[in-house]
Amino acid sequence: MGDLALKYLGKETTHFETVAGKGAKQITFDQVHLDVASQYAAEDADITLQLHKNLWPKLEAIPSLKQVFESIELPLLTVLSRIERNGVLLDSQLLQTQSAQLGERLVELQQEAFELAGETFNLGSPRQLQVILFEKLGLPVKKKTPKGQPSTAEDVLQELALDYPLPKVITEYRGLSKLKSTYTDQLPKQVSAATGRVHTSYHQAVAATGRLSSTDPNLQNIPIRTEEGRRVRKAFIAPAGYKLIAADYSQIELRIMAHLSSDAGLLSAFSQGLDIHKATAAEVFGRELADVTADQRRSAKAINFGLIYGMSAFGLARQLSIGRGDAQSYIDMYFERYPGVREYMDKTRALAAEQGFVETLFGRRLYLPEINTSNFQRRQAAERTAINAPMQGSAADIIKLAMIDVDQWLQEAQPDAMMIMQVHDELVLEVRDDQVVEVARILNEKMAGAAELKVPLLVETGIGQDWEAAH
DNA sequence: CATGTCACG
DNA sequence: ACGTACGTGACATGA
Repeated sequence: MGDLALKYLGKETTHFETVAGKGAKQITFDQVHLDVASQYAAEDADITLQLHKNLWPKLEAIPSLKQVFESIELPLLTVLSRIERNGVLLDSQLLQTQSAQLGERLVELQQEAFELAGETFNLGSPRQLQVILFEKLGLPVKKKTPKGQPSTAEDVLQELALDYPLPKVITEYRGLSKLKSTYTDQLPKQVSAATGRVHTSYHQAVAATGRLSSTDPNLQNIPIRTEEGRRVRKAFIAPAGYKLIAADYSQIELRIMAHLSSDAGLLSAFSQGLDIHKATAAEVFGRELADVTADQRRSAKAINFGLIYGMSAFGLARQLSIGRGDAQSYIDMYFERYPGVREYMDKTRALAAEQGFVETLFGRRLYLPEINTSNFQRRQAAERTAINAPMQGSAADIIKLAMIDVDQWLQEAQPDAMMIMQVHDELVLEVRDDQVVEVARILNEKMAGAAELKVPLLVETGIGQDWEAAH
């Protein structure tokens, strides 16, 4: 509100810190003296009304944005509020056990690292690690940080691990240390004393593409990619007599790309229900579907992700550890086989340059002030955003519509079932045992039916006692 | 508070 | 010739 007041009303407003202090000495609002508190609260109401009078005409003047606001964001607000209030049940005991196990393993790894380094140091300090790796041990510098220091990031350590023992130990230490500090140690502390559950906050106006974000705690980045990480998910549980249902959109952004580009090959692949990465590999590498190798599929998957991100040959080359020329020929072959996609990409860049913004399927806009800048690097970044935002943002629109529909149905027909999480392309519900089958069926149906695309929207639904099992 | 790193889709 | 894939949030360190 303060930022908006300055921008649109030219008014400085009282900051919360001014009335409550900040840091450790900050008091809660109920301790603020009544006359100060009432002035502050009244200013909030006053400025909010002034902002409304200023902003509403601006929004209303653009019918598609008014539509997004009224048919998506506003109805979503009560849904999010309910999800936040519902919270999710955590097996704190399990996380505590995992913390202890991780702690033991971390001590072992630290000892190994000290022996390989020939001295003790703080493994959590990139600065100290730089000194050990690149000065004391003289390992080659593969990459620099933005500030010009030798990087010790994951991909660098992975490369160094081929020739030296210490980087592998560091990598394992980092991974486990992250799990312990961010998840197994922290999550139990976030359990509400009042409800015994964890209540996140979802934000509707943070991500530029229209996605939600989640804070305090962030429940949208719970580990899943490694075995140790997946153990954390087992701590997200349903109470006795209940189950968790997890429903994911399958390849939603690529399906949206097929829809927006109307590319014949892509539409056909999705309509036939093909494994899309395999189908892409068959086209790009000129093989029959049955003859596609695992490595070809992996490359095709990287190409598909790259397309969504507005890739360059350089980026794809790095992702696949291949030469830039080879990456370029993969891309050339892709566009030869899927010409509709190339046309769509070109058209999107041109439209972004002409309008200064791009839109999602439902007319949500993302403005790109740097799309016509003469700075090559910034302009290219804006072009990648122009490519990515309609796909990421349309997916966000679709799941939001699904959430509104699912919530309305739950309120009317299944008052004992609760939506408890959203993770960009996934919804998680907590449902009584005897209602699980029915709710899973309708949930799947409503998510799949949230938008009419030129390809089917496939939803994969799982049921389990915990979040990991539901996947 | 900036920085580097790493968790997710 | 530029330097590189999109969008987030949280943690530990160290100044």
